[in-house]
Amino acid sequence: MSTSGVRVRIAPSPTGEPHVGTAYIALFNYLFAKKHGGEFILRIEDTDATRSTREFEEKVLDALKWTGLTWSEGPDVGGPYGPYRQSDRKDMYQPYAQDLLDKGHAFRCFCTPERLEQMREAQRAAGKAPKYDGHCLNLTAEEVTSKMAAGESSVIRMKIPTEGSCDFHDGVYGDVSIPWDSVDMQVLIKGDGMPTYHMANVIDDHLMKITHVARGEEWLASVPKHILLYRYFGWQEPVFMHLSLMRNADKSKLSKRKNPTSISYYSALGYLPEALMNFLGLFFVQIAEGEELLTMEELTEKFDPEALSKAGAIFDIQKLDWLNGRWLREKLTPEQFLARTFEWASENQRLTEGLKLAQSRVSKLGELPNLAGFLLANDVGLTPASFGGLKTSPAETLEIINTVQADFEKMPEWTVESIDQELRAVADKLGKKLRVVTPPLFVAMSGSQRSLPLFDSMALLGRSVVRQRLKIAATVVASMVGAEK
RNA sequence: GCGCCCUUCGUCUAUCGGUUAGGACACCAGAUUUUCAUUCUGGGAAGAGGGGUUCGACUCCCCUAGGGCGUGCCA
Repeated sequence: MSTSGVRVRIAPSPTGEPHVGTAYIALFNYLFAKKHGGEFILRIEDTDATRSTREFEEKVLDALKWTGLTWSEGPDVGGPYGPYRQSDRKDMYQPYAQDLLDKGHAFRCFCTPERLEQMREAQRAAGKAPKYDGHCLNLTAEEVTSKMAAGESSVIRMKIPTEGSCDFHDGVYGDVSIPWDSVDMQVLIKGDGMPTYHMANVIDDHLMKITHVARGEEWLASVPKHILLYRYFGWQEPVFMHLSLMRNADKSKLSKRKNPTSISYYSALGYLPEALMNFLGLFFVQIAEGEELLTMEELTEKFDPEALSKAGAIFDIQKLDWLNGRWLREKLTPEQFLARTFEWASENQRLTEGLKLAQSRVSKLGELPNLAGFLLANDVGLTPASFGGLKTSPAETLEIINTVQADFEKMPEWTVESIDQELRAVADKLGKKLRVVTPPLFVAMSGSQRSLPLFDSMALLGRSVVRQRLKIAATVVASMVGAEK
């Protein structure tokens, strides 16, 4: 139970594979709560109805549970300030929006997306920052009523002061001053009646009595909007802490195109959650020589939110590998090691399902490791020779892999059926037979042309592992194409 | 374009006006190990550039460069 009144939250959006960046922010919040004897809660921010899915929500929950972090309130465990899923709170936001409208802090905007697009285009062309031009700012009550009566779609935007600046203190950035002039008249309620992040976030944080908001640095520029909302409502604002983002090797924001960013990728490959948390936690602690191997308790003890770097750190997989190795070797008893191994191998039924698929293809059980081992391996050892036996030329093989890779990213669902459909569509698109398209993919997934059924294997491997293997395959095949010339 | 932010070995970092600029990962070499891995020992490797301030700058200030984030009816 909370003894300090400190309440923090992690608020992921279920719009994709659970991201290690989410685990990173979650860990910070968790440690912050532990350090202060506060509560750590989970809230699902699914106000983007077009991109949020229950499938991803479930995966995010599973991934966060896997990390070992525990929350005292959330959509799965309930709590006194629920519901903890924003789509379930949709009706709660309306009165607040109306209140803002009534007090003149917000206004209805009937501008079409097309008009806004043109407006921004023009502003950009003129070298100015794109910003809402106030077109609907001074509509009379009569105009609004008649437009609404006519069935025109509208959104609610917040009003922003025209001069001065928003000054606030950030736990990481220190004193920050952002001129109101640079803040846009943010949409609060969208055309579909859902609140935007800014609206829902402020209201929920207040209603859920959140005292400290720790999130990624990409939100820093939005703080004035949030503070203004707290003021409009007459609420006490929380303490803000904006954490630097983790980066790809090229320093850009950590993205799945350049790195495996999915938490499930790391669990699938046999990283221990303790090691991942240890690795991420190292960004939040100051350690002495030889102290890098830390348990959650030790991290909590050494946790120091005052000493954070504003520079984004590159996600160094080699260091994670080293830490994971140490956890495996030094922190586990032989019994625990065995137990964890079996637990890992049976994750998502991949072994049992894989073995069933293998049954019709073996004459001896000893063939199983070669046949199904790729389901567990973290590296299938692809070399140009792996693709040598294919009927397709390296250039064709590359085209197939690249097309599949791109189209997989657009798939809303990841099931045997959807993969099946997708690959048939790719074959059509390329004007090739399905049996021409699949062999390169067999090799990319398993390192061999003799393996388990492709669609099932891909489904079992999961999106993030498939993505990574296709990426490696593309690199290998690209080198063959280059060598041919 | 505009706004904000960042910049010490390849990577993560220590230093907070006076250090041979320390450690860790990675890399290389040697030792141990039936092999390999582990472990141990050693090695190379850094203050983006230019101006100030100061007796003295990695450390404070300015400029430049490079990089990041933001600039959505996405979060």
